[in-house]
Amino acid sequence: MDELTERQKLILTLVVRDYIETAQPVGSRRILERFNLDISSATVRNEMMALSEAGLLRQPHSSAGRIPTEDGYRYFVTHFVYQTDLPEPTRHTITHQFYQARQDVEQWMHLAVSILANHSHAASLITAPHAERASYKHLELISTQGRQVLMVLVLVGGEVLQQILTLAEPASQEQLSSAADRLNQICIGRTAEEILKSPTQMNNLEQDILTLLLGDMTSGDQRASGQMYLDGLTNVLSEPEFVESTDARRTLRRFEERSLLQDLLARTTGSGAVGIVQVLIGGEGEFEELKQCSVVLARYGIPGIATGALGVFGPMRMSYARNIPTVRFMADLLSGLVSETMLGDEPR
Amino acid sequence: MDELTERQKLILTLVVRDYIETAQPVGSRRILERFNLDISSATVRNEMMALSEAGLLRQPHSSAGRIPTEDGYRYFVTHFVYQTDLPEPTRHTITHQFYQARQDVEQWMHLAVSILANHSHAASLITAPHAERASYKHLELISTQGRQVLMVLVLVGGEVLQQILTLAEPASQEQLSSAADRLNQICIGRTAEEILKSPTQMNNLEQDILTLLLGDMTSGDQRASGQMYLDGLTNVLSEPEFVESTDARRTLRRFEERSLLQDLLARTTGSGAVGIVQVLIGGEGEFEELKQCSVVLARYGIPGIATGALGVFGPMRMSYARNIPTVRFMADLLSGLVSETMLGDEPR
DNA sequence: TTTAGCACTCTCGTCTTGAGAGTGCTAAAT
DNA sequence: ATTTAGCACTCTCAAGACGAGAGTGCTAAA
Repeated sequence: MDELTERQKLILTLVVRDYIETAQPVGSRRILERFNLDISSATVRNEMMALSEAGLLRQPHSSAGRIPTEDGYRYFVTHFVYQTDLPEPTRHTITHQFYQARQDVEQWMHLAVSILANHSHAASLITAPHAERASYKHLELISTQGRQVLMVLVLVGGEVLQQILTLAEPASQEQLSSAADRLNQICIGRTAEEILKSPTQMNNLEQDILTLLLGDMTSGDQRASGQMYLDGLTNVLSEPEFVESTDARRTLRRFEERSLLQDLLARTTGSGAVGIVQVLIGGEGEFEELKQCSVVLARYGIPGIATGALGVFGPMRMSYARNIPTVRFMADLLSGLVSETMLGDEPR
Repeated sequence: MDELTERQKLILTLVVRDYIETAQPVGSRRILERFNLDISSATVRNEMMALSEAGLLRQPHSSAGRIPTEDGYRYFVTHFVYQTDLPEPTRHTITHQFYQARQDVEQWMHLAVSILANHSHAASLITAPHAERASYKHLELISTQGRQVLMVLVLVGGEVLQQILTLAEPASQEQLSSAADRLNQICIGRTAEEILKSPTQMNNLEQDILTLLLGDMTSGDQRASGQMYLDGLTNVLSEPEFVESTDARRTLRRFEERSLLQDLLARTTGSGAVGIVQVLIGGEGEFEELKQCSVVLARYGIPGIATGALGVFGPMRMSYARNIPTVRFMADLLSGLVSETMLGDEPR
């Protein structure tokens, strides 16, 4: 695969870069003009032909300029842009924006997803950090006078779970409060497994609530995503490959429904590695809906403690050179945030 | 204004109905065919001319069919569809969908906004119910070992506020816990004003936290919206008036940013009336961005206790006959939800 | 190995043209 | 006094014609 000459590599990158910017097929002449090379257009044409035969470029029709194939993008990404870093001014801008408002995780996520959308000019998505083995901190039970009870469970590290539950038989606020007190004494500081291992005498009400509570504490691992935040759908919408295309719009719909995201983010869970940026070009055969699209994904957080995922979605013709470092940088930023709030590290 | 003959009213409704369905200018002949009236096309033309002079219809160009003007839509809405109710099967479907999963407010909102989007074929938005004068229930302070502290405040009624705060000087978890205990004793069951009126002796730490806490309890009234939920952007995207139009896309962007929503929902706060459906056609002069669009809005909840807002956004050519009753019905449904959880009423 | 030259192909914008839909008006019919 | 038939007129829209332009592949010379 790596039998490309230096000049072929150069021309490949130039074609990819130009096409990413203009969305127009790139001709041999155009390249000379834009990057004023001192070779002739015929030479470029010959090299282009070689690259076409290697499957890295193709022509929309027989006498048009070249556009990259999926493999072309892949080559470009792995050989040229993957290791690049974000320029310092950009890092500074993002950091500045990011540390503007810090109130709660919710708002932080909103901010992060919006920053990511703006810098990538694509649709961005983030899942809230999810504690992997969280331990119990405090329980609050709030009666609503019927059999409906609001349960608020606070975990160490600050995650808050809420659930409305219906009791088998009505209970007064006093009963609920004493049950909560009891459970708070028994469970405090323990993980779900630890609580399970040390059986304790308790009444029906307490037992019922404990069951639900433990369910909540562990079920988070199943869905593998706290909350899903989504922004910048309209960015990708203004890309030429998305106007006027019906199936592109269907893809967008699947995105908005979050069902595609689930599958996508599941991929990042598998590898488990935090801070590694994955690039999915054209769905890679796995995702029919993403044929024309690309996704840049990463996991953030502290493995084994609390992690989340983030990513960027756009046309295959997205700016990898900008988006890969951006995703990486945001992942680092969010990892820092997690370690501050979970471990109490000082901000840098 | 009401000097329209019965036949003119009929023809107006038929034009509006047909245009809403087809997005094509409606000709005199087309109306005869579709609704087989037993009058001639010339008669229809005469009536159409009268309606054009009354400012209810207009022609895109001199020899085309008619389309409704903003006033035309307004007449149609106020005279014909405003009082209609949702057909029973639809109500049943929605109710069924709505009561499928009930876990916490968060999920309920997600479900509601998605149902609304699907039934309206438009973009839908809902704000979480916000307690208007909430009283204190429980405070939890979680140290992260630095000067950063996570504050979790639970209000009566079940609203949960989270905030990360930075202390002037470091405090241990023990200090934080005792501060929280103290504040819990002092504040429990009281509203922000009541707490303010009864000054109590307390140390610096407690005083600082109390200030922040009271700020949180009252600031909710300012922004007038708990959380904002948005869905169905892609619905309005597939409408013909939105493909290929740049300023339509800009409007959509403003929508995604939630800034337009703020202004829009502020309108519903003013009137305060719960369950009244408001229809905003073409921005009504107030909203430049909504020139081609319409919005159907309502407030839900229990006035003086807890309320939220919901609405639907789409092209001016949206199906009012479906969306107005749908918004009304969803408002009722959500009001019921609020009264269940806040007042403890049994579900219907 | 590179480059100049050339014939060839394909797209795209512009222009023309004709069909079709719809109107407004006038005069006849009810 | 309405309603309707008839008609001339206007405007859009789809289809075809056509030339400019961009880009290619190939061959032969440098």
